[in-house]
Amino acid sequence: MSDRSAEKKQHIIKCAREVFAQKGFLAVTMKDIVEACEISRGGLYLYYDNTASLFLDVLKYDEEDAEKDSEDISGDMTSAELLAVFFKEQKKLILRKKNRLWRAIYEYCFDQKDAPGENFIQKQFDGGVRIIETLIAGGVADGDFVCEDPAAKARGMMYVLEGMRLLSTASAISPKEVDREILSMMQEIVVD
Amino acid sequence: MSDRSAEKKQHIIKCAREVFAQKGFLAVTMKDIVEACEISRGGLYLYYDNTASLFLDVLKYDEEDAEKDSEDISGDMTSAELLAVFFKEQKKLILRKKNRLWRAIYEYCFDQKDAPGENFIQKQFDGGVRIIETLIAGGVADGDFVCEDPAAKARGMMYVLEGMRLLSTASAISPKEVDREILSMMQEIVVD
Amino acid sequence: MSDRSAEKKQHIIKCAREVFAQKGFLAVTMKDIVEACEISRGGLYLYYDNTASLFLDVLKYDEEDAEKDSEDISGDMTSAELLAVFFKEQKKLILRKKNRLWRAIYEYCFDQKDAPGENFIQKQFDGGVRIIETLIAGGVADGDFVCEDPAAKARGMMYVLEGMRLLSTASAISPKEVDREILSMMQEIVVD
Amino acid sequence: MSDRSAEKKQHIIKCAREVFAQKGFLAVTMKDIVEACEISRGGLYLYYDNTASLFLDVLKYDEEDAEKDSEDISGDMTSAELLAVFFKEQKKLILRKKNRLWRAIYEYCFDQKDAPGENFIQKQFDGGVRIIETLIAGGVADGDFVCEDPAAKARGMMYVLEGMRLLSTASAISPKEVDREILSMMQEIVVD
DNA sequence: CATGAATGAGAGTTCATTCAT
DNA sequence: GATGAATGAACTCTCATTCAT
Repeated sequence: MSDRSAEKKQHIIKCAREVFAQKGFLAVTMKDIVEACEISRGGLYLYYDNTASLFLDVLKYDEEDAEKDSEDISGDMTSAELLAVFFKEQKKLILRKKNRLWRAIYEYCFDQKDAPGENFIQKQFDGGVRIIETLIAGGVADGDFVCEDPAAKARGMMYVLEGMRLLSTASAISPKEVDREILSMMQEIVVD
Repeated sequence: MSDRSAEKKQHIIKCAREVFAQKGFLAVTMKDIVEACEISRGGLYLYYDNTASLFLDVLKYDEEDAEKDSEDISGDMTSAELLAVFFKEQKKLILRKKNRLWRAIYEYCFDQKDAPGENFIQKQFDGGVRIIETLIAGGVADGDFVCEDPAAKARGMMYVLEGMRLLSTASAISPKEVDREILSMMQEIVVD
Repeated sequence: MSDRSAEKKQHIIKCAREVFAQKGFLAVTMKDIVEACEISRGGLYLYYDNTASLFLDVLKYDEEDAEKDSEDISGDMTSAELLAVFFKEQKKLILRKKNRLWRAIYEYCFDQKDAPGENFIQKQFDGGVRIIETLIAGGVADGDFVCEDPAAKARGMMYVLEGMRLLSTASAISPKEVDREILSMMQEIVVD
Repeated sequence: MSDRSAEKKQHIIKCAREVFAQKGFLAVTMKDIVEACEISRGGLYLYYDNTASLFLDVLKYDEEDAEKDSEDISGDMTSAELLAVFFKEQKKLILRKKNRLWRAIYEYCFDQKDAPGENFIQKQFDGGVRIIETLIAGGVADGDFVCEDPAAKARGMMYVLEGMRLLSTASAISPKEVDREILSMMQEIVVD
């Protein structure tokens, strides 16, 4: 792919992201994308055959962004501190109103459920579990946390986060509510 | 509405339910319903103007069914036993593969988010919280449970259940996994 | 036809008149009529098979009404006075905004142009010509009017009236404008 | 708009004109147009959203045509001669059987009566009045005509023409009849 | 007679997708 | 590569008309 091509793709992805954030996945048509990108109808088809393949690229581009954001996390924090940071980040994602893709992601996954081990939500969930598990284990080693089964605990926590994310997407949830749940989860493992 | 009319409505609701269970909410067209019910194109419009109003009736009919099912719960069980029954029921709902409406419900709520305090998912969530809270409080009174803040606990549990429901809808979840989470939630409140 | 039947027909005609006055002829559906009459769908078909046959009856009923109205004209007026009354009546019909059927009549006649010598507009026109012609002739005999060819004059006057009626139906016309034309027509024949 | 596009539009307008001439305005469907143009269903919507906007273009195209036709009028004729030519032209328009748009124009204007000062019939009428008025005034100056109030006379004449046009559209009118009226109008102003 | 549920034809409209330029 | 006109399939919705009750 030439540079020009890659640039154009970036442009499409960026505009399409807005559309998906606004309308979810299922209701978005190729026409919507074309209009948002201000490119030609045929032009879009040179890069993407359907909304699904485009949406996958939107997700990829979003992940890259997220990684860049989280790079500044590193440093010399303790596991306990890192877990707090992780929760704070999740809280932000859960409460974000504008430009969030959750609705689209849900709709996409419902639609592509049969896909081969490539389920985005599952991956996201597993990734979260792994991070939390590692941090809890680290905290236990540091003497900050007490937890018999970090893996099980991590799963439970991720379910809570997913539940809140869903409620936020389908209805609404207050920052206070999220804080309460996070606090409650922390208290369950932290050494008094 | 005459008996005849009500019967027909029941028929439409029943057939439509299948369609929604299979295709979700957004992808379902009036044509799909017409074909599933084997009625005429115009005939459906006699009863429902759009998929949304029909879907609302499907949900209502589903709730009535659920109430009938849960009537046989009553009896002389303790709160602790009742909570176990509640979780078992939830497990069944979470794991059900066929004929479940979750996907459709999610898609419907995403689409109608602005609706006036009539959010189905929120109502479902609040209802669950109320039940759990009551049962925990009862269990505490019976000396079966220990819990400082039953309301907060109930919310946390419902988030876990919602999280599992979502994972099950968008990806998959094993009975063992559900059992583990339920067991873990019970252990947190049960007196050793 | 039984009395009851005739009564019902009257009811349908009366309601249908409103509909035609408001929507013209072509845009009116059998459904519109049914709703306006608050009778059953099938019920209407017992009396009228289509909007055209119903409209014909509306016109007939309207004519009967008009005749009743004009009965009180009689008396001991001169032809010149009667012509003035006729013009005044026409003026009222031309300027009437509510409940007038002109639009519907035009649309109906356009649609049924091929009909066999039953053209409503033509009949109306011819009727008007006959009246004016008679009155002019009478006026000439009385020495009030001067006119070489009353028939030709009458036709010319009816064209003016038709032209004003059309303008009023398709656009708008002011009472002053109508007065001016009527005055001008009178002056052409009146003895100075 | 590209040349190609303009050409296609011309083609649509031309075919649509036939349809409107034949069926009037209200009874014409987008489907009728599609079939007459032999283009695709969606293709028509690329150019026109509804029959009304298309009809407006048909009228515009017709006016342009009319202007071309009347260009050869110019020259060194007297006002009196020009008025005769104008009446002859009107006679032709009134008597034309095929491809005339009057019915469609009437139906369109009835339907769009509320439109903002853009009434086609009114404009047509006012235009005619202006022409006649100018020509009468010119004729008076030349000593060919006698007329105290050319403006009033012009209005009266246009009403006669409109009346004849309506009769011709809704019923029928003979060339002799039109000639008689025109002659009669001329005699009223011509110097003996 | 009267009802109104039911049917099915047909109009309107939108889009995914193709293809000549 | 890029464009955007063109196509045709699919869906929504409305009504005239029928018919069992």
